[in-house]
Amino acid sequence: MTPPQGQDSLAPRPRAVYRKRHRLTHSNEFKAVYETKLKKPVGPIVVFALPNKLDHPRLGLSVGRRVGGAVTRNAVKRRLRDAFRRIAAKWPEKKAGLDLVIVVRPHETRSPASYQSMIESAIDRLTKHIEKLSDEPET
RNA sequence: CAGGUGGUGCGAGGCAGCCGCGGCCGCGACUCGUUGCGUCCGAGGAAAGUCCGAGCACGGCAGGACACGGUGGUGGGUAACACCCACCCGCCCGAUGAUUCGUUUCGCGUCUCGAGGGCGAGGGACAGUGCCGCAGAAAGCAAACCGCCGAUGGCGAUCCUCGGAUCGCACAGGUAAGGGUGAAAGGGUGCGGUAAGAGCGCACCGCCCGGCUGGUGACAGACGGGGCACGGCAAACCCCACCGCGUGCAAGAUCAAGCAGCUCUCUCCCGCUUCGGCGGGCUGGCCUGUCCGGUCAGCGUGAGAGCGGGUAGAUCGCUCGGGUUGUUCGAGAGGGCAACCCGUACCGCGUCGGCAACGGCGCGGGUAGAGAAAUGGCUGCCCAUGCCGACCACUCCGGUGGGAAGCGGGACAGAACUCGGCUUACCAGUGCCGCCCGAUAC
RNA sequence: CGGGGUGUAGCGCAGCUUGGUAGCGCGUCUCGUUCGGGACGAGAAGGUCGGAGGUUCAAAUCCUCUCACCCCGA
Repeated sequence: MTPPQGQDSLAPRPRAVYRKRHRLTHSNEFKAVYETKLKKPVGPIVVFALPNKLDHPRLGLSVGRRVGGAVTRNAVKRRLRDAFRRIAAKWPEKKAGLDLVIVVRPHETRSPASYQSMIESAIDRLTKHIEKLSDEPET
């Protein structure tokens, strides 16, 4: 019973937003993602993933000091968040959410579009991997 | 107008559109802490390094002394400072052209048709200790290696009027001028003086002492006296004066899952049972010095209640303060909202005091607050600038000036409790003001 | 965010306290030994002491600034 017409009429499909509920905010959440040991390196980034029970994905970022100064690190994080925001907007309703942690290695800052394609390919491959894992025990 | 110089401001270049982010407030929704909409606000001069000084918080603390750390010319500014201003002193560079800026060769050009500029953690070395490598004879107390002298004394020779004279030696002794070593060798230069020399004497300079004058003072000036003794290092220990409790917002305050602990209640190990109990085992305490015996307490599981401390986590600290009126909630204390007013850090302007730093007064403006951590992304146009340059103009045919489209492209850098300084990075670029010099016009 | 430490030869470290000569091990090079290699023996080269400035006659050492790296505290 979703809220009244308000939401439907104003936003037929979820807007491309990135709020607090889309973030990983505690170290135990980060730890859980790391400990599944499901990771895919794509270029200068490494994506860790863990299925969550929500209807949307969540994102955590780890950008070490080796990447650059505060300005550079913030720029990288902003671009990655922007890419993630666009991916989350296209997230299929039926699909289960994923907790992602993206670790950034030192590199020249790229454009948001290239970050987006990197993350998408990582998610694609991780999803297939997860499906394979969940099928195996049953069959 | 051009150049130079000092100060100051802006600075993710500007505008628009779309998609977004953090916060306050309002309105609304529901699964009641998340969402939707709207107004407004949203990085810097260094936010950086964390090198000083404060506020603030917790802990400590009668007072004093010691220890430890810091500061160090004088006066002023300041809440305070190691900061700032003015002055004093010392040193260095500079008409053989400094200082500033530019640069490709560091040459040169520029300010410059020219004259000042820079640096200094700068108390005390007769309070004491220590160090001064190598070299050098000698490194802190005066001494003497090569030297110089040998007046005086000594020895020898010659002469002799037997008193002595002359010459030689360098034994005693005198000396520190010259050489040499060194960062530094016990005032410097000159003249006199002497056996040779020496502040031994004198002149000037330096040094020390004394009072005088000027100055708030550091200090300066002239005067008189003293022949001069007193080397350097205190960013070596140290002495003197002054200052300083320790730790830092991850400080700290409030609430508080879970786990563990403690208390209480019930359940409760094995065997028998008439369900009241009885017996048994183990551990510990007491009756005992020991044994036997007696007595008391506990044992293992689960459930519930309570307690204090307190982890995860949350909230506050945290981002101007206060008042009046109205309204509303409330029994009240008090709270919410709206309007208005006052004040505040800070900024600008004016004015007064001051050489200045700065301070007083008046007017106007005026406050980002996250928490795995907000100010961004894309597109288009414009602008500064670099490259390439179709083409145009001039031409002494060597070139010079302009320039469409295209490509590149806009410094250093991100608040994390808050201020005052310092340092470092960039100071890409520009705007404004003062001053200096020059040219032209009036 | 706060606190602390380390930069010295190609590598790992002494020397800094109390200032004057930069040293040790491994490695490198040359020679010897061996049929050859290793091991062994002899000898040699190699250091702007992270950078800049200051104090001092003299700085790896003392002082100030700065750069890089590492560790600790939640």
